Amino acid sequence: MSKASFKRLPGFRDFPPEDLRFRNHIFDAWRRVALRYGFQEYDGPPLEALDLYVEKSGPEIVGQLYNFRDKGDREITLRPEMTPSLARILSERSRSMPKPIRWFSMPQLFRYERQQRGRLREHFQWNVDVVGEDDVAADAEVVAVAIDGLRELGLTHEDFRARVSSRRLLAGLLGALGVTEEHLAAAFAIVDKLQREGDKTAQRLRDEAGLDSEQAAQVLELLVGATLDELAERFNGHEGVAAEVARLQTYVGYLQAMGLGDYVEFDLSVVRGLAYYTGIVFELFDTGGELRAICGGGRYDRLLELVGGEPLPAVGFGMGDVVLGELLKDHGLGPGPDAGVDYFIVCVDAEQRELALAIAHAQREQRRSVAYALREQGVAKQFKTAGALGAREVIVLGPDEVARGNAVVRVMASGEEREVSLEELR
RNA sequence: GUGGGCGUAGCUCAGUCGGUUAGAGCGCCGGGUUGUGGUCCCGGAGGUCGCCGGUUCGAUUCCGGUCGCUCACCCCA
Repeated sequence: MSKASFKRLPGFRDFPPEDLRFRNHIFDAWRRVALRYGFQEYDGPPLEALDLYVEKSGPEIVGQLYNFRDKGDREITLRPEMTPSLARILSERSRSMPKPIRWFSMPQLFRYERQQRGRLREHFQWNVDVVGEDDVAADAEVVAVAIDGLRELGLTHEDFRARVSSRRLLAGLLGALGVTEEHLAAAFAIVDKLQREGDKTAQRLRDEAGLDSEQAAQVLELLVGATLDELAERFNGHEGVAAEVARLQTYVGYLQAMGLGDYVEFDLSVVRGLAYYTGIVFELFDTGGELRAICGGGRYDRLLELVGGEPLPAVGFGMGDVVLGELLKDHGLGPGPDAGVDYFIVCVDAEQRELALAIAHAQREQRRSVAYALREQGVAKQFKTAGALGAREVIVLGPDEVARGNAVVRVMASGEEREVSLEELR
């Protein structure tokens, strides 16, 4: 093992066949669901200009980029997320496109970070976005896609939920409870950490967000317990808050109408780290609480304009294959057994080789999968190989039956054999 | 970037209280005579015990460093 002078880079994965099958199982489900919702697939380059991320995604992302200077003296980076690329691509062509734009992608993304559970330096992320529609139905549509992506893979509301909130609502509530404009960003960051450091939240709200003890207690109370109905009642005089509460109620109502109500929970502490979110945000998480978020997304109405495009409202999500893969494995959900080849051709001795090749190719022309030993081997050995390849049937070419113009066909599962005319096989 | 744990065959691991030929299971390869697999039986290949250095008569075993893996923190897709 020490001789392995060429090792995989840390945080990167190889995909030998069994792993690639698992990955494709996920990809296939993602693609089926997106197409089912009428989304079109797109892609972009894995390298982008560093500037695309520096001010658009928030400064926190930049320290973790896989970036370098190329031979043309350009500052570039492996893409850490897809949304800025989407915004860039659309900035060049959205004006001539019918709205709303419904696009999805499954890019490989990169970040320079130390790896840990559920987090590598590379992953594949399903991105689904609706651009050019500010109606809350677009928000509901997008989260429904995410939920159905997981359902398609066999997960149910026993296994995961969507936690939904709204940045606009949170900003309104914090404002109403005494957080000033200048403290808003700090307050967001504190709320974002509620799950992990709930005991410190009140203290931090006082120290870093300029609240007194009573205000901090009120904020905390809302964060942990408030339902949408309670907020609607308590803040019905606050036009900003009331409007956004109503919007969320409509959103939840739409998801209930789709039959996905069981999957949705209102949770004001969901903020999302990325700076560009503006409205409703959501996360999908496992009910066991074992893993980090499976998926995150939300509304980002300013991003396209920031990247220099047409000012268009947008909403979307990203779902990575790493955390999801762990969840699926924990639940024993996977692609099922490999299909194997249709036929394996056994030659009893070397005289049948050319006949075997003729039959093999004729069958392949008919879209059947066929394999055979690439060198002369005993019949027992050839059958072992056929078994290992999962062959459905074995075609045995021996001198006796070939002399009669036939071949023996053995059904591997049952062991049943019959003689078939060579003419039928080619 | 910080801290903890780990590092023995392809994989999962045992073992050596420091001593001279390092083991198991699975996997892989081969065989079980004359044309039939999955089970079974037999055999074989494969490890400088992660790497470098130190202590020692002697280290895979102790110590240090380093690299890698892993978990957590930071942060977050």
